[in-house]
Amino acid sequence: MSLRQITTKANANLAAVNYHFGSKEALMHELLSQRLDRLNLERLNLLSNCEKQWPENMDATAVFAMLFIPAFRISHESVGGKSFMRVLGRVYSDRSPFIRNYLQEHYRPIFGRFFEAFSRTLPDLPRNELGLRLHFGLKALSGILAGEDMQKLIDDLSMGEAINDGELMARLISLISPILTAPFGSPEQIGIIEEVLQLDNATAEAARKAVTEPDSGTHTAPGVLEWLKEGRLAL
Amino acid sequence: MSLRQITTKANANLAAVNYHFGSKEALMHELLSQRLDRLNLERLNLLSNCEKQWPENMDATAVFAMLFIPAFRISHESVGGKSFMRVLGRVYSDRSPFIRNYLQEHYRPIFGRFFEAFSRTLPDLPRNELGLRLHFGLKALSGILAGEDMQKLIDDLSMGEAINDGELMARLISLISPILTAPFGSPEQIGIIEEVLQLDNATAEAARKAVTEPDSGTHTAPGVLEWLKEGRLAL
DNA sequence: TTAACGTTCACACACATGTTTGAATCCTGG
DNA sequence: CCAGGATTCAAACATGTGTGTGAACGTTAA
Repeated sequence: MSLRQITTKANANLAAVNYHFGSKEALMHELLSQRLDRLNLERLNLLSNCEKQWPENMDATAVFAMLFIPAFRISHESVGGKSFMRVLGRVYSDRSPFIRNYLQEHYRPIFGRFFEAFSRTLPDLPRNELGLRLHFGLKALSGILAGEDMQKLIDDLSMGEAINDGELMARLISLISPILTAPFGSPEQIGIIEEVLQLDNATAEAARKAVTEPDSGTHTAPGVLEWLKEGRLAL
Repeated sequence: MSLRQITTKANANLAAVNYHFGSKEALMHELLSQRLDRLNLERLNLLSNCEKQWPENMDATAVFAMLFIPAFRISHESVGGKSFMRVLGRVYSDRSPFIRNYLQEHYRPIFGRFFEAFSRTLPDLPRNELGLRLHFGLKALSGILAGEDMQKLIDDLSMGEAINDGELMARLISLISPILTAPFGSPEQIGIIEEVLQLDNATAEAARKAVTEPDSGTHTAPGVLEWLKEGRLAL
């Protein structure tokens, strides 16, 4: 979107942007910082307070909630709240180095703090495994946040029923938290594999172990490797 | 990236693009169709064959494998395989209506077929719930695919160990399939919630039900709603 | 050989972008 | 009231974009 489009929409003069902000990039910096700094500060405060009050009993869903709650609050601000969330989604998936660097700089500290928080709630998950899963989950989150039709997303999440903000957020968390917490295969999958492939006892035991002990060695989706070995699927 | 950059890099003349393809967009259409049509055709064939041979015994990880295997094959083609996957990642997260429409048109049929396949492997999951989860999962997938450093991603997925393609794909599937298959909360979470919040029996039972019966009513992350009610978190 | 056609190439066109300029206007402190 | 700085505004500038043009070139079939 060009400055001409923006200034026309805003009934402002084109040159005013460069006069007051210096450049288009500086304008965007200002636009983002105005709300993002507040957002991340609230996130850090919320996390610190919760860690102080209930240091022992946090799970991953709660940490996600501490990421989302300040965002919900800002999205409900009367002036520009909703549109800012749209901007944020747009920004999260932008490729320009200018935006990339800005986000990285402004998110590095909060990312570190929340990474540690997640790590504490999932002590058995290796840290690089956690990093990978977080990367995955947050990409998914920003992906749907960047979706053009936010209202449709909310409708999908509410599944047709009336839904309040708490439930909406819980739905969102229920979608994203399995990425962190799920073991590497479900018991049902193992059952199917055993039945279909008539696994020998040792193999079945290994698969079951991968399900029940998510921190044991390299984790792969059960089933797929077996199917490859059996020749049902081929690379 | 401008046509001038492209043609310079390719040692081709600028006007040749418009002469041979008609426009920049037509050039990109050609570039994408050349490999994408083949990719999706292989996917459909693979799915059809597997459905015919083992109609009863497919799980979601297997269906994901049928999406990934043809992509792996193409990414291993000697000329431009790897770079095409980079292009694909770039394209998946592009916002221009031209790219959007192209992808939507070229993916509609295969998306429908695979949606039905997933739906058969998860018969208890409501179809709109499945649509939401698929949307979420595929966004995550395209998000990491679009990541600039593919090699780093592979290193992360292999967790330092030597890894073959089958295991790499299985790792990828193990990351994405919980989004479809995971119930809305893990047993450990329920345990924590019960312990921390001293849930009454009815509430604990409801939470346990939400975990063990993922098709029952509206699903929300346990814990968060409780924390909200208890005032530990506030919107 | 030559006429015809497909292709290449340098150049120009029309347009959109962010930024700068310089005059006009507004506002405020003395 | 009014001088001087802050602000607004229209116009121009420099640059980069996709596309069009017409001449030059190469190949091929009569």
